[in-house]
Amino acid sequence: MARISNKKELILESAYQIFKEKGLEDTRVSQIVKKAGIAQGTFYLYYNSKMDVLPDLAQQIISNYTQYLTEHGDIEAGLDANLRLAIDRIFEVNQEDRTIPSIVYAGITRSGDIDKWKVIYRPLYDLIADYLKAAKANGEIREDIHPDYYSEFVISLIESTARGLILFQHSPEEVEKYKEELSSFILNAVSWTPIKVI
Amino acid sequence: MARISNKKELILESAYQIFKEKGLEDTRVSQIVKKAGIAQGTFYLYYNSKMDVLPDLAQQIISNYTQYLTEHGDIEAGLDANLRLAIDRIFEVNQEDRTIPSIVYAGITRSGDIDKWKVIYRPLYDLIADYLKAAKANGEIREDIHPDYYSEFVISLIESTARGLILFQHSPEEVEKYKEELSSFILNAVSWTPIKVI
Amino acid sequence: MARISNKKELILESAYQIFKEKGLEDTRVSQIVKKAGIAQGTFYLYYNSKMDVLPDLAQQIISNYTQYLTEHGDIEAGLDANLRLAIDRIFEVNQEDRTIPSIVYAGITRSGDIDKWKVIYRPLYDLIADYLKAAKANGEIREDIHPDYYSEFVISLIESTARGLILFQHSPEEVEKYKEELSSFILNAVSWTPIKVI
Amino acid sequence: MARISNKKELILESAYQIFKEKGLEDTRVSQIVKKAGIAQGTFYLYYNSKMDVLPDLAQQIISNYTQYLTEHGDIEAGLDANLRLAIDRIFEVNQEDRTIPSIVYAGITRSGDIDKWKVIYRPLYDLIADYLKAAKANGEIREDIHPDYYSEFVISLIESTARGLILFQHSPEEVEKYKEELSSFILNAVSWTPIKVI
DNA sequence: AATGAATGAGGCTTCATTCAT
DNA sequence: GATGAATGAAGCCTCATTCAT
Repeated sequence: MARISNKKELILESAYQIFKEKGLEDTRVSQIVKKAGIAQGTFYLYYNSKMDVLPDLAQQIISNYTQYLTEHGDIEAGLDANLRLAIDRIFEVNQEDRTIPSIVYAGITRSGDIDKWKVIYRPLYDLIADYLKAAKANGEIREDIHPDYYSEFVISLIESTARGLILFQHSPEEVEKYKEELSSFILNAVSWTPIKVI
Repeated sequence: MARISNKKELILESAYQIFKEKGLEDTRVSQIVKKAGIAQGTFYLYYNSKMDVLPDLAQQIISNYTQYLTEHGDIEAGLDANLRLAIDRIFEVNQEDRTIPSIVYAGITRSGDIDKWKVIYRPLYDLIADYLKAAKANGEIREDIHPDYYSEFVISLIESTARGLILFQHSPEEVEKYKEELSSFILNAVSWTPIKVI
Repeated sequence: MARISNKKELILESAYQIFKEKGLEDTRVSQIVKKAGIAQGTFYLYYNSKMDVLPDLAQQIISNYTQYLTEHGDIEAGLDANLRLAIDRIFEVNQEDRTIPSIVYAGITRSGDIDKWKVIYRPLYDLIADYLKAAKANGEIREDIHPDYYSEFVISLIESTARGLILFQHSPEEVEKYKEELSSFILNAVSWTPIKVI
Repeated sequence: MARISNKKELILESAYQIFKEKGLEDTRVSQIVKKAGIAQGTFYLYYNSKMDVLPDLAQQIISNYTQYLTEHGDIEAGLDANLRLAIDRIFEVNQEDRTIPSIVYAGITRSGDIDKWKVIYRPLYDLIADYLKAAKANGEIREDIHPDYYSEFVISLIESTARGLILFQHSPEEVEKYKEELSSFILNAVSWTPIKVI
C-alpha cells in the first residue's frame, strides 16, 4: 500500500528539488523525471503537468507549519509565545528556500479546486484561531476579536512579510527587527492594552 | 516627450489588456503586438519577453494606488477614514482584475533590480507612514508604534487579504465583512484602546 | 544493431540529399525531416542543428575515399597507378557533388573534437603513406621522403585542386589536363628522377 | 574621391574584426555597423549582405600575399628562398587569424562572379609562376614543368597545409617541421634532382 | 548620403504528451 | 505499472531589410 505512492513520493521530492534549484518557470518535466530516476511517461501516471504537482507541494508546506506548531507550540504558553513560534518558523522556512512563496502562491492560484485550498489552510487557521480563543478565554486578549478572521490575517501577514523580506534581501539584523515589529503589530491588534515594543 | 516611448506605451497598455483577459501564462507575445497594432519584432525592441513587461506593469499598479490615495485621501480626515479608503481601493482594484496580484507578485519576483522595487513601493509606504505619523501627532494612535514598519505591514496585509478573497471567491457580503474586520484589526494594532467592530 | 541508430541514418541520408540539392545555407531542418519522414523534434534527438550533422557526413565522405581506394587500389600496381586512382576518385566525387568541399570543410571546422578529425583522416593518410612506403621499398621513389608528411600533402593537394576546379568551372578537357599535371607534380616530388609529362 | 569609400573602408575593417571575433556564421550586420559607428541602413548602401563583404575581404588577403612577396621577395634569390618566404608568410597570416581560411573559402564560394576570383588569385599565381620561370631559365629547376599549373598547386598546397595545421592545432615545433617538409616536397616536385631535407 | 526605428517572415527549438512495447 | 523514443504543435525571436526623415 505504501509502495503504491512510492513513485509519487519520488516525483514530489524531485520536483521540489528542481523547483528550488531552477525556479518554477525554468523547471522541466524531463529534469524532474531525470532526478527521480523514472521514465518520462511515468510522471504522467501521477500528474498531468509540472504545475499539477504544485498543489501537493504547497499542501506539504502548509501542513508542515501546522505540524511544527502543533508539536512545538504550547497553548498554555500564551499567545505571544505561540505567535513568536509561528513567526520564527515561517520566516525560517521561507529564508531557507526562496521559492516557497512562489510554490504556495502558484499552487493556490492554479488549483482548480479552490475548496481544496481552504482545506489545506484550514488546520493552520484553526490552530491560530485556537490560540486566539484560548487567549480570549484567559483574558490575555480582547473579547471582541473574531478569531476566524484574525487568524487569517495573522497568517497572511506573517507569510507576506517573510516573503517581502526575502525579496528585498534584508540583513539578518533587519529581519530580527521586522520580527519584533511584526510580533508587536499583531499582539497590539488583539490586546486589551498596548504592548510595548522591546 | 511622450512620443519617445510611444510604442512602449502601446505595448504596456496592450500587454495589460491581454494579461487581464488570458492570464499570465496563456498570454502570447503575438497577441500583445496584434492588439498594439505593431510588428512582432518591435516588441523585442523594448522588452525581452512577455514576462519582462511585468515589472513595468506592476509599477503602474502600485503607483496608481499612491496616486489615488493622494488625490482622494485627506490627512485631516483621520487614520480610520484614510485606511478605509486604502482598503476599499485595493480591494476594488483587485476585484476588478484578478490577475493583478500575479502581475505584482511576478513583477517583483522577476525584476532583476530589487532596489527598483523598494523605490516603487516607497511612495505608498511613505503615504501610509504619513497617515500614521499624523495620527500619532494628534493622539489618535499610540506613540510607540513605528510608522516605517507598520506601514509595510498595513499594505502587505491589505494586499494579501484582497488577493485571498479573490482566490477563495467570497461573496460580496463576505468581502464587506472582511473589510470591516481587516480595518478593525489594523486600527486595533495601532490604537490606544480597542476599537469596537461596528 | 543497425536498428539502434535507424533514425540517425535516415537523418544523415536525408540531410546529405538536401545539402546537395540546396546547399549548406539554404537547407532547412524542416526539409531534412520531411525527406526523412520523421518528426521535427526527432531531429533534435540526434543533432543540435543542421550544421551539427556535417561532421558525421564528412566522416562518411572521407571514409568512402579510403574504402574505395582499399577496394580498387593495388599496392603492387605501383605508386603512379594508385595515385592516379586517388586523383580520379576524389575529382569524380567532387565533380558529382559540388557541396562536398563545403561539407568536409565546414565539418572539420565545426567539429568541437579536433582529434576526431585526425582519426577520420588517419586511415586515408595511412593508405597513401603505405603506397609511398611500398614505392620506397621497391626503389620506385626516393628514400629520403617522409611518407607521413607527404601523404598529407598529397591528399590536401588533390582535394584543394579538385575543389578549385569546381569553383572555377573548368571544362572537362581542362580538368583532364589538371589531373595530368597534378599527377606529375606529385610524382616528381617523390621520384628519383623527373617524370616527363606526357 | 578618397572620401567616397570612407564608409566602405569602415565597414570592411569592422566586418573583418567581427568575423575574426565571432566567426562567419555568428556575425551580425548589427554588430558590424555598431563597431563601425554607422547606421544600420548605411551598410546596405555598400553591401547587400554580410556575406557580400567576404569577396572584398578575401581579395585584400590574397592581394596582401602578393604585395608582401613582391616587396620582400627577390627573384634573384632563387626559388627556394622565395618559396620559403611564401610559406612563412602564408603560415604566419593563417596562424594569426584562424578565420582567414573560412573568409577566403566562403568568399570564393559565394562570389557570384567566379571570374573575379581568377583575377584576384591571378597576380599571386603569376608571381609564383615568375619564380618558376626564372628558376627554369637559370637551370635551377626542370625545363618540362608548367609554371601556370604548378604555381596553382604550390599556392593551394601551402594554403591548405597552413589551414590544416591550424585546425589540428599542432605545436610550433611541428609547424616548423611541416614547413621544412612542405618546402622540400615542392622543391622536389620541380627540381632536376632530389633535394635533401635538412 | 546617412539614419535607425520599425518591420514581419519564417526558421528554430522546445517540451508536454503519447503509446507501443 | 513502467518505459522512453518519438511526436509535432506552436510560440519565440531573430535579423536582414526597408524607408520616411
